[in-house]
Amino acid sequence: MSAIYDPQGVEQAAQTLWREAKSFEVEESAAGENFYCLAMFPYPSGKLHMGHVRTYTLGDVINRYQRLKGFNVMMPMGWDAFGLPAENAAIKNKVPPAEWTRSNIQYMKGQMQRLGFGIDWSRELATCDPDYYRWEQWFFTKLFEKGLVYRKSAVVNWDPVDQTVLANEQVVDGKGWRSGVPVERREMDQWFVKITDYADELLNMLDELPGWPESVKSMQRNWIGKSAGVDINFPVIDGDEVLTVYTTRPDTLLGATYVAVAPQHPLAERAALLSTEVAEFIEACKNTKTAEAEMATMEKIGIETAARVEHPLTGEALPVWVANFVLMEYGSGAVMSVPGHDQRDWEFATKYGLPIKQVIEPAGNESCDIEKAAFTAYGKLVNSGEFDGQTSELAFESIATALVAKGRGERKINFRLRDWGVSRQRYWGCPIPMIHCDACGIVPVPDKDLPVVLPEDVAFEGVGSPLTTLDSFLNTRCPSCGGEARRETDTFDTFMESSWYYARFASPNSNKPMLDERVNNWAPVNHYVGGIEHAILHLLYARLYYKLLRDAGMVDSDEPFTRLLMLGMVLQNGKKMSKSAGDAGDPQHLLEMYGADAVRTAMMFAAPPDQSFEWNDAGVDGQAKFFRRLWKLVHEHTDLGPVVDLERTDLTAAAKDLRHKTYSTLERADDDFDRRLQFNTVVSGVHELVNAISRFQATTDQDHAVVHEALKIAVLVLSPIAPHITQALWSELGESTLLIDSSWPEVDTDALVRETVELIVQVNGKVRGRIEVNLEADEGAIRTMALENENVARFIEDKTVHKVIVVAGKLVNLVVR
RNA sequence: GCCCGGGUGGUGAAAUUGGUAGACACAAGGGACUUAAAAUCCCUCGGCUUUACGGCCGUGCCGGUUCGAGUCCGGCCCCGGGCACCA
Repeated sequence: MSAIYDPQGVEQAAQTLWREAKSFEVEESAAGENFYCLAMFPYPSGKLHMGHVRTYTLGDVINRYQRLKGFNVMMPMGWDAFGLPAENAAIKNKVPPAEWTRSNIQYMKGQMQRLGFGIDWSRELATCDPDYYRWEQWFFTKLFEKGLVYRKSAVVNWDPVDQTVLANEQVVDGKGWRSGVPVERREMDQWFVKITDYADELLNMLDELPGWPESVKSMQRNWIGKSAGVDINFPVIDGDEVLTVYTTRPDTLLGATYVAVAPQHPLAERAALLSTEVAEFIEACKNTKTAEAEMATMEKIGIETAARVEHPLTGEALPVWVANFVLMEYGSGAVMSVPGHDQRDWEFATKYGLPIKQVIEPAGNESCDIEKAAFTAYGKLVNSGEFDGQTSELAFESIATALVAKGRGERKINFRLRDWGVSRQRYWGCPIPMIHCDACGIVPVPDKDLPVVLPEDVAFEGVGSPLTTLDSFLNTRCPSCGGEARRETDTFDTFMESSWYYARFASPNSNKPMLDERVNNWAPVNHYVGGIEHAILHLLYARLYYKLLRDAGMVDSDEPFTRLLMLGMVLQNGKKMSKSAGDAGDPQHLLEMYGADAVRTAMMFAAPPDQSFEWNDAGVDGQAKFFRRLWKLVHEHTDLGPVVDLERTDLTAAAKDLRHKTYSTLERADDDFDRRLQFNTVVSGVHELVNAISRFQATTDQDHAVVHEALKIAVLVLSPIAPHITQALWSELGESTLLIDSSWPEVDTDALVRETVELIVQVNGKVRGRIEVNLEADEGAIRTMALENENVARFIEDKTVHKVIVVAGKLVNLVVR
């Protein structure tokens, strides 16, 4: 074989070997336990970017490592093919979304193949294929039958010029990104999935996911936001309705000085009929985005109405305000305001000159000045009549009890989690399989008529969805009465498709049912890899969907992803790469110049997986240099001819040192690959080992045998990260089977045994010297040696040693005064 | 604003359970080889200080716990991700 490293030739040769051996086309029941390794499938945005390279290289490293560990690993790939960027590209380039998407898939697939990922392409799917989405439609009709989906009104960002609903990212400074006119909040009837029915299970099962990062579980817990509180009724004075508010702080009830309702609340709408100012205020509130971040940071404004409600305990009349920060779709659309003990209410009351009443005082000696800020902590009740002197905790109970007794309230468990809105008023998505009939109402499309195919040969102009005007799609017959009817023109949120694709991979091409029994050979996914930006929404919806599949009898476990690796972002100018800004960082030129192994290794070496970092091309050159050195080193070794068997008892000290380095590298890499999931240190470990081999002066046959052993282990350890060059070197080292079909070597524990160990000697915690001690040396001997050290002696003369701390194998600390 | 992360040399980072801060690389500078360049190899590389041995300081900022803190605790600053229609 050539003495010059040629990445293009080496990589093509290795890929040919894998293709001919069908190395990655997994068999259902091959030898070894099944292991499902999955990296989040990409949106086909055009070209791969460095974020993709990172995600799929990490997935492939796990894939190849677990294969060496003896598992029958499946790593499939597919395309999250519906979505907004295809519509934007269609407007910009006059290319139909379907055509644009399919050509992107083809290009990106070629790039993935060039990168040498060990993917089972026989299971490939694209979510825009009717064979895929028909089952999503079918399942939705089943959920409809079970009462798990329903319609309700929800607000959207409406662009009055483009006559289109805008995504939050399409609203810039309150204006439509293309039209430039202010967007309006508009209510529309939409489809929802009842994720709240599963809120408790989604919360509780997080405790049974030890393979998930704590940070992600914590984010999901906070998102679900289970809280215990009280629904309190405030009867409207001179009216027959009752305003119900939810609070987690009933202990502050006596401090409520007003109530606030959402601008869309019926009470607000009624007030608008009586006052033009209220009507104008409500109109003005329509000009805010629907995003929560917007709601939280915008200026809090409100207007008083003529309505009054009765305080449920004191009977006092409280004013009703309309406020822009109260959400109609969250809770009952009304809140009680306690300015003394809630900072937002305090600011609002201060702004409008509303009374601020202190009803909680600090229980300890904290300071509290209600004039300057709200006191939001728990404490002791004051100005609360019969409840005075109780702690907040006790008052929570006693006030709740009093309200329940008077029929003025109910204890309630509340969730922050809202039902999942799955309707999108867009063209490039999966059609929602429902039919609107004037006579029968809403009727699901029957099984025999599925799939409802999305017409692909349409003109897409960016004003409204073509589905709403395309007669051939729109007009149909009612499955129930046979009369004229219209199809639903909304399509699904693309999180629908990504909520079950992992299950479909395990049951490819199943025609009936949606998933067959093969799914349980693989699901749940053993190791799921993806970006931290998916920590809440995608993972929560996928968890929900898996439970829905379970309850429909299709999968036999509770959670879809056993172990989760959340990757930090690959940043571009300090920010996440975005589809809308045009993904940058195409690896193509690097692949052509340095090859896949150098790109993969540089990416793994750059940072540990969970860390975000800014990609820099410069590292690739360094890895290419390292591969040239390794290539030369192996060939210089093999040029010396066959090696003899290793005689472990007959080695020089230097040879023993090299064997120690070899096996400590192996042991550490094993831990890094499996438990720690930190691959940058695997690369640096191999660098160190290769440096040690280079420095080693091999003279005897035994020395050559030790080098051979070290090179083989270096090649094996590096192989999940740089699979092509290691395959070539593996065969150069005389191995006839494919490296990918080999197995992870055992650690020779004898090689790790050391007779002496270096300890550092500290005086008052500062390093002052080093001593070489026998492994069996006792504390007394170590102490004597430490005190005898020349530099150490300088720091302890004319002082008394008060204490000696010996940490085995590490250090001695002499505490002197 | 709220929730979750992060901040260590010129740069990417390492330090796994509280025990040698800066491994391994990149960049830079110096040298060898060469007619020259590329490639390759060798040396230096946190700051200050010392003829040298060595010493002092140093992990975003302030304070605490400890024999010992990059690591633990309290408070702050800055950066990133998410916030329900980007995926």
